[in-house]
Amino acid sequence: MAETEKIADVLLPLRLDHPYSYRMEGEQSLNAGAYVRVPLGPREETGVVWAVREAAPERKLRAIREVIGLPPMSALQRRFVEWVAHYYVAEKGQVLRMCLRAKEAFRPARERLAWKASGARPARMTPQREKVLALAGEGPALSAVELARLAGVSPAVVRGLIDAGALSPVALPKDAPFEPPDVSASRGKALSSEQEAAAQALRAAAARRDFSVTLLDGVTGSGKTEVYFEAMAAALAAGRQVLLLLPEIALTGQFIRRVTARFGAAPAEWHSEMTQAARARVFRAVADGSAKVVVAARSGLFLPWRNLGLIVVDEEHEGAYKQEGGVPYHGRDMAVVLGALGRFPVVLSSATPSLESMANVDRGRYGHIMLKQRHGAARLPEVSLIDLGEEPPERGRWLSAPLVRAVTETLGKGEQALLFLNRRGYAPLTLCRACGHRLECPDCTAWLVQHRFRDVLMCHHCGHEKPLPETCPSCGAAGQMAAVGPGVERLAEEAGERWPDARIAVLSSDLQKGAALRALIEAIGRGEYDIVVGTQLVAKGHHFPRLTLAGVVDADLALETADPRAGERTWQLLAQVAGRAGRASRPGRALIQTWMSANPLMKALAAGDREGFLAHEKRMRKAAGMPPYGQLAALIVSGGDEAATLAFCKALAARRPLAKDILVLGPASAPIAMVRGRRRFRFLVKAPRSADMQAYLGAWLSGVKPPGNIRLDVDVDPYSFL
DNA sequence: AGCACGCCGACT
DNA sequence: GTCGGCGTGCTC
Repeated sequence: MAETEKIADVLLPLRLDHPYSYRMEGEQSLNAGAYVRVPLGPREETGVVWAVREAAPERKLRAIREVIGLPPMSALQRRFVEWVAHYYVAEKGQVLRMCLRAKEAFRPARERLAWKASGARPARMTPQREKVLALAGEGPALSAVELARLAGVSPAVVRGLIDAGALSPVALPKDAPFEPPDVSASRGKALSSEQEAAAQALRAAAARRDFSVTLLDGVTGSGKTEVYFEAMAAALAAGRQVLLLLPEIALTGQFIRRVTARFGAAPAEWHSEMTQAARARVFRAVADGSAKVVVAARSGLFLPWRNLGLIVVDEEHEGAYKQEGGVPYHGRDMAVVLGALGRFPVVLSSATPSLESMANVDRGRYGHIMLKQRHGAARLPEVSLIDLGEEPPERGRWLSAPLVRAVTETLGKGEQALLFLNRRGYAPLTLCRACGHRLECPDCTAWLVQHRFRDVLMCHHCGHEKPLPETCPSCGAAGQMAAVGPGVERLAEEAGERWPDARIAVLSSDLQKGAALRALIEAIGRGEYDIVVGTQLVAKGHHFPRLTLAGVVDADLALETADPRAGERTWQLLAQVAGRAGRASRPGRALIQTWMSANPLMKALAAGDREGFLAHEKRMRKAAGMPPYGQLAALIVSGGDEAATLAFCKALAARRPLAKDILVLGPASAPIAMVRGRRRFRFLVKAPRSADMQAYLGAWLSGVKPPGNIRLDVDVDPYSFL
């Protein structure tokens, strides 16, 4: 009889699709889901046990080093990992990696020590030691680092006092716990009857404890947030955890305060700017179920939920939910998948719902709740078009006469104006007036964007930077380099010239980040600026009560791409920007500069005809078989050597399986033909909704290994068409 | 993802 | 002659 041994198949957070097998030592009792440390080559990795089995040893297996003392990964989360990997044609290990982002959580929580004066006086006394002992004698115990910092002395002084026995240790709790939320209805704001009816429907869905998706669809300022807060309260009252997804968590101080006010306790936050220690704290609290409300970026879907009972996806139409790079998953879509697997409701909220969600409403798969009234006295802004053909700005200027007049009027009333231009930097192009030479990125097919505030030329695709040359690098002419076209910085310059007394804020992701950005947004909210010049950052749900005019400087920008969603994106962006105006009691208006005032999209926008726009867009997409009425996947092939890359593309094209209703377009040169010195080609796979895209891609790509440094990236449901 | 091993430029 | 650049490949 063959000897058998206990084997654990462990999935590792690497580009591997299958678990590796490890030997379980006799005393190890562990089940699927356990987090373990295993040897891997010369190092150690954290992985998750995917299966446990008993078998004859096929070869000499290495042993599991350690079982980590955390609640095991749930069967739900493991199924979710497999589902995401299958759908996006990615390795399971890559998806698992997204579940293990809180490195520190897998180490035993570090003992944190604080220090109190012990009463013992050190043999030798110094002024520095006096200060530290005074601090340590009063108030709460502080860590050695904090003591040193507050006393204004070096940590060595504290160390010396500890060694001398003048300070005694106090153990601090390993993780500060999250306050439980207060779900009583009385904490919520008074709801209008329309809001109350919507809240009732969502509460009912939350109480059913079954999968459902509801699209909460209401104009900006209609109070969607208060409505879904009530759904959250219902899920929390039933003892379950709630995940609130936001597209851009890092700049939401205002929003977190609203959540805190409603539930009487700060929610746990989860996003990429957090420190490892903060991540570990949230990870552990989500895993043990003590964190009840988590406000998160899309990656919050991969937290180790113990008892998740509701996901709310705010601003569900936002493109930022689509991850680019790594496993390119869509946060909104995967929220729906997690709800379906875990049998709980999902709420999608937006003022400008995605066509994907609207199509699911039409199919009867999603519920649809509309909020039509703006809250309180606020009215929707009046939107009008400015035809740039009829009202051209002066040479070297970008604001037309009607927009200038409107800004002047707004400032005269002591109100705020927004000038929106979705383009960072000073000018998108710099060229030589003498010879026409354009400054391009050496490694990408792209112009170098001039940034004046930071005084550099910059490639927005690879980050390449260099100083602005005095002389033309091509013909040597001096002082002939000219900035062409506007970016927000140049627009701010024009605004400064036109309104010299106005306080102007420039809001752009490359100028401020994190805390500085949040501070600026709040200062704008308090009315400390008169004119806000901003990129799409400003469109994202901030509340600026004094803002009554939204001016869109170039509405046509987003339409000029090959993206099948360009029209929809433009609609959403412009509607969101327009919605910034007049959110409090003062009426707002939006002025939209365009060269295409006859375009159906622009006309619908001016007429406030959302249904007309959606109907038009749906017809176009249906006719073209584009999402959401068809499926798309993109294959991006890139390599350092153009000929070799193209040869690989040809070989790939030759081996694609024939399927009657699946169309493969390409290989074509990608719109940005070169990025970081790598030549890029792309295939587009187009299939009807009924087709099995994953099976097709699997049949095509299984066993394909790109040679040399060529890379093949698969993007299912692409949102970027660069 | 690490961290090795493996082939071509500037140095003691 | 070697040191070391990082490009490719493996890890149960």
